[in-house]
Amino acid sequence: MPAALPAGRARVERAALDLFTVRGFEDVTSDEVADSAGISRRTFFRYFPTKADAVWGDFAGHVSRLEELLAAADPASPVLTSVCAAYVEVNDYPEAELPLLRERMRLILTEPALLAHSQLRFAEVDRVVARHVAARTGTPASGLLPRLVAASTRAAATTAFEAWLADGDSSLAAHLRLAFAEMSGGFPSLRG
Amino acid sequence: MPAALPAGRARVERAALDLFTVRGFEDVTSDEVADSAGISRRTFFRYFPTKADAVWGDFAGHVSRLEELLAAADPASPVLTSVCAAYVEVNDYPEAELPLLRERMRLILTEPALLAHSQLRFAEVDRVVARHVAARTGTPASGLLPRLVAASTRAAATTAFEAWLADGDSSLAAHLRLAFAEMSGGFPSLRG
DNA sequence: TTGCCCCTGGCACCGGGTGTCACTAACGTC
DNA sequence: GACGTTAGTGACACCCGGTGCCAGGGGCAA
Repeated sequence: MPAALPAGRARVERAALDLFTVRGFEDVTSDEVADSAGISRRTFFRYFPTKADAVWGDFAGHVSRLEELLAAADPASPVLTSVCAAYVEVNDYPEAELPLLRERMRLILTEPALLAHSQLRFAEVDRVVARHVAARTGTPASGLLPRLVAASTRAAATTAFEAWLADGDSSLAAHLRLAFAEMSGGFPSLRG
Repeated sequence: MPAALPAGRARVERAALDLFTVRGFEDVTSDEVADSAGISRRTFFRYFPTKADAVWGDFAGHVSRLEELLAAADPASPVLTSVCAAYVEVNDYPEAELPLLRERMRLILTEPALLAHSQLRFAEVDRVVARHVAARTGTPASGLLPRLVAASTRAAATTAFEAWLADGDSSLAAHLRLAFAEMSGGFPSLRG
């Protein structure tokens, strides 16, 4: 059989993203994604542990970069500031990748099954952030404060992403900064 | 057939909770839960749209009560304060129900499949909170601020629940108040 | 060529979830 | 008391996501 171009993970991701975007995540079977990518269903599930994971690209690398940014953060600046800055920096994508990012995030945040699954992937981020805060404050990572900072900043970041998807004009960084500023400042614009 | 006591939804919930607690959510099949509750698998899925939903009890009622509390909140006090107060009040369970609540929440927050599913149920809460904030600020509920308040307070509440589960000593209300105070005050204890 | 290893596909299986149908108990009506 | 209606239940068949297992096949070293 003529092998129809070397498949490769990236090829499968594109096929999945396209199909999910056009017809919705639930209404596309893993069989269809596999067919469309020219591989078998069995092989699809060797590339990705889950149908949902086909949407996330190199998220593990994303988390790793965040971890490095945190490790390299200036110990003099406040922890919360470091975390927010790292979030902004790790999400500073080159212009060319923005359409792809939009596609991914739109799926993740609007398709119920993917939104549910996202909790598991985002939990990886939370653990990284919580560990950093714990290290900086000299408290256990399982304590309230590290977890709280992780959960709150992640909530702000997710909300910023939603706003960015709905907006289209302003940059992602602008939305992130605004969300972080509101939250870490105790929601100043609510004291009206 | 002798019908073995009128089954009823509550009976099934107990059976599910017990089995999941003892053997883990993933390692118990819906068949086993149904058998243990004296009903058929098909009937189980008429009580609950999902295996995961068997853990949540009357969560819809919980959300409704939160909504009512928000609607009845003093318009003079700051929005954020109202939201946090409503969260605390809606989670003011009578002593006798605390063991059950612990069981539920421990499962939801530690079992990966249930944690993922929780995103969908908690999103109902977010919508209620966001609508309230939107109404109070005269902005659209899809704007950044209402969503941000909803996501942040929910993150704080979830973290408080985790701490409460791990702690065992202090009351749930105490954990909630602490988490809300930290977050809405801009994490004062990080400015050390 | 031989042997090895890795990638792949096929197959059978499990478990969650759903549509459909048949049965039965409960109820009101004539 | 016979009747039709309705709601709840269970059995069955089916779809789909995910996995274990085994059989091929291509590349590569000896």
